[in-house]
Amino acid sequence: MNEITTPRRATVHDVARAAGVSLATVDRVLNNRPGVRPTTARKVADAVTSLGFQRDLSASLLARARDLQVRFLIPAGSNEFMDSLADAASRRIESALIERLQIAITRLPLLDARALVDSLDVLMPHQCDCAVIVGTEEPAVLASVEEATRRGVMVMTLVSDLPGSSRRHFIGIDNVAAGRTAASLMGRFCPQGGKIALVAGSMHLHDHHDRLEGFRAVAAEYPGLELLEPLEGHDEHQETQALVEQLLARHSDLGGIYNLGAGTTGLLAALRRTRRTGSLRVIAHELSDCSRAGLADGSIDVVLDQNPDGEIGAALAAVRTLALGAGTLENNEPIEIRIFLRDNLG
Amino acid sequence: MNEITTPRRATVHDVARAAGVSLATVDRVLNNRPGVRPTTARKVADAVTSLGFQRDLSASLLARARDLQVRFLIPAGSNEFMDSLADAASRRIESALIERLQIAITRLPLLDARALVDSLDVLMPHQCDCAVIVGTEEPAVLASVEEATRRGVMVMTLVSDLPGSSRRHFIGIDNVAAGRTAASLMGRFCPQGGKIALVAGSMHLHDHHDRLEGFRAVAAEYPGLELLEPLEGHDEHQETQALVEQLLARHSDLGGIYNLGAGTTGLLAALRRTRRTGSLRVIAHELSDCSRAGLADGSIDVVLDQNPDGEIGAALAAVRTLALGAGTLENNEPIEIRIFLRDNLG
DNA sequence: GCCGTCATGAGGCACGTACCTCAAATTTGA
DNA sequence: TCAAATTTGAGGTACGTGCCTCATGACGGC
Repeated sequence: MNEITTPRRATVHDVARAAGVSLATVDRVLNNRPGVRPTTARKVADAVTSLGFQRDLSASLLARARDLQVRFLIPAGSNEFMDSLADAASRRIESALIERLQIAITRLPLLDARALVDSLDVLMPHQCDCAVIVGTEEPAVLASVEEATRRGVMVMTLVSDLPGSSRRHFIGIDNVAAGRTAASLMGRFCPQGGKIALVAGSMHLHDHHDRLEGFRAVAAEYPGLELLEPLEGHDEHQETQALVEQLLARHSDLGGIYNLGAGTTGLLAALRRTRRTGSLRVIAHELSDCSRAGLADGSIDVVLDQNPDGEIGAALAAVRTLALGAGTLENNEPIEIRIFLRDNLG
Repeated sequence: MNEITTPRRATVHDVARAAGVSLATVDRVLNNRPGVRPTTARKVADAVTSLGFQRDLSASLLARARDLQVRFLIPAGSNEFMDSLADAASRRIESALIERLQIAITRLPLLDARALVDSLDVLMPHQCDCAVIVGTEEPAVLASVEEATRRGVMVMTLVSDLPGSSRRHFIGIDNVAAGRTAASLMGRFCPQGGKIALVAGSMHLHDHHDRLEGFRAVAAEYPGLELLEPLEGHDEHQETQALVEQLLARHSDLGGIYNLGAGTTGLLAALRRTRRTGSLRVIAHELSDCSRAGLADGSIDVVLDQNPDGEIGAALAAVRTLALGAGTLENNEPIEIRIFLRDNLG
C-alpha cells in the first residue's frame, strides 16, 4: 500500500526571510523592477531555488486586478480548418474568463501578410499580453513579430511556425509524422500493393510539404505501392473535384487516395459520383462536417486531425504559464495527431 | 476583418446590489450556509443568473487558504496500465500544486474490494475533498462510496464506472467504440479476409467485455473475417504467452490478433519467437514500454491507448470545477481513444 | 562636509472571496 | 402581546501577490 503526498508551498515572505531581505526587494527581483544590486538579486534568486518557491498564480492574477489579454489572429477565407480554429477559440471565451484570460479573435484575409502585419503592429502591451498568430514565413511578418516582442507583446505561433523569430512558443503538430502515419496505414490497407494518388493544396505550403515528405518516406517501405505524382488543388473545392474526377477516370485500378490538403469537400463530391467501394482507400486531413460525413458514409476511411480545440487549449495554457512564470516552457511536447475512423467519432 | 471580444465579470458585490441584500446573505446562499429564507435565496439566485455571475476560482481558493485535496486510489500489481495511471498522477503533483490542488496517491492490492473500502472509509472531508477510485462493481464498494459522499467526500470513478452510485463523475473511454475501431482497422488490414484471434484478460471485466462487443459488431460488416473464440489470459504475461504460442501453432493461416486485455508483454514474447511478418496484423491496447517496442519493431501494428495522462488531467479539472462550482459538469465528453502506429509515436 | 544618486526597508492598499462575530430587524409561537 | 427563535446586515480579517509611497541608509564626487 504505497503512499505519495505533496509538499507545502513557500510564499514571498518565506523567500524574504530566507534571503535576509525585505518583501519589497523580493518583489523587485521577482518582477524585474530596477534598483536592485546584482549581489542582492542573487541572494533572492538562491532563496527562490532553495525553497522551490513558485509564484501563486491565483493570487498573482488577483492582485493584478486585470485579466490576461490574448488575441488570436487567424486567417479567414474558404479554409474550413481555419474556421474550426476560430470556432474553437470562441468556444473557450467563457471558460477562459473564469481563469482570468480574456480572448479576442481577429479574422484576417487569407494568406495576406500585409493584413497580418497591420493587425500585429497596433497591438500594445496595455491591451494585449499575447498575440497568437498563424503566419507565413515572410520578412515583413518576421519584422513585425520582432517589433511586437520589443514593445512587450508576447507572440506565439499556431499551426505554422516562424523558426528563428522571437516568438515565445509554437503550437502545432508534426506534419512529417502525420504523412508517415498516413502512409503506414495506406500500406497496411493495401497488402497487395496498388496505385496511390496524392492530392495537395500547394507545395508552397510548409505543412503540405512536410506531409508529402513523410508519406513518401514510409510508402517506400511498402514496395507494392506505386505513388502517382501529387496533384495541386490549391485547397479549392471545385478545382480539387475536377482533378479527382479526372484522376478516377484515368486510373480505374486506383488503390487509394491521400488528400493531404484542405480540399476535402471537392474530393468527396468527386468520390460520391464515381464511387468504387471496397477497393479504394481514402485518407484525408482535418475533421469537419464534410469529413465526418465522409467517414460516416464510408467514402473516407481515415481522417487525421490536428485537433483545433487541443491547439487552442495548449495556446491558452502556454500564455498563462509564460505571462507570469519564468522564461521557458518545459512541457514543450507538440500537439498530438488524432486519428479518426467511423467508429471512434464519438 | 471579423472581431470577437469578451465581456466583463460580475462580483459578489454586484450580486448583492442586484438582489437588494447584503454581502453576508449572498455568501450564505452561495456556500449553502443555513439561515436564509427561501424567498431571499431565490432573489439571490435570480441575481446570479441574470448577471451571469461566476465565482472567481482564484480568489475563492485564495480565500480558503487551503488547497483542494485529491486522493487517487489505484490498484497495484502486475498491471502496467495501472502503473502508468499512477505515474501520470504523480507526474502532475508539482504542476497541480501551482493550481492549489494537492494530490495524494494510494496504491491498493489488485482487485481487492476490501482494501479499497478500508481506504475509502478513513477519508474525512477535512483532509480529502475528493477521492478518485478505480473500483469494481461490488456491493461493499458501492456502500462505501455512498458513505463517503454522505460524509462530504466527493467520489469520482476512473477507468471503470460505478453507474447508479453517488459518484459525481466518471472519467474513462468508450470501450465499445475502442473495440469497434479495432475491428474497423482489422477489416481494412485484411481485405482478403482471414482468421482473427481475440485475446482478453477476463470476460468478467467490464471494459474487456465492452471491447469485445464492439469488435464483434463491426467485424460482422467484413464477411471475410472469421473470428476465433476469445482466449482469456487473465492479464498474466506467462499465461497469455502460452495461449498465444499454442494459438499460432494451431492456426498457421492466422490473419490477425486483437489483444483487448493487458497481457501485451506475454503476447509480444510469443510473437517474437514465432514471427510471421507481413501476414499477421496485431492490434493491442495501452501504450507502454512494451507496446512501444512492439510498434517500433513491427510486431504490433496499432496500439489503442486510453491516455492515462489525459485521464488524470480530466480528473483534476473535474475536481476543480465540481469542488467549487455548481452541481453538474457540462463538459462531460468522454476521454478520447488515442491511436498509435510506429509513425506517430513522437 | 554637503548634495545627489542609488539601494533597501517598512508599510499600506488593492484584488474577490471565505468565514467569523455581533447587533439589529423580522418572523414565529404561545 | 411578549419573548424566543430566526433571518439579515454590517463590518472585520485573512489568503498571497502586485504596486505604490515614503523614509532611511550607503555611496560617490565635488
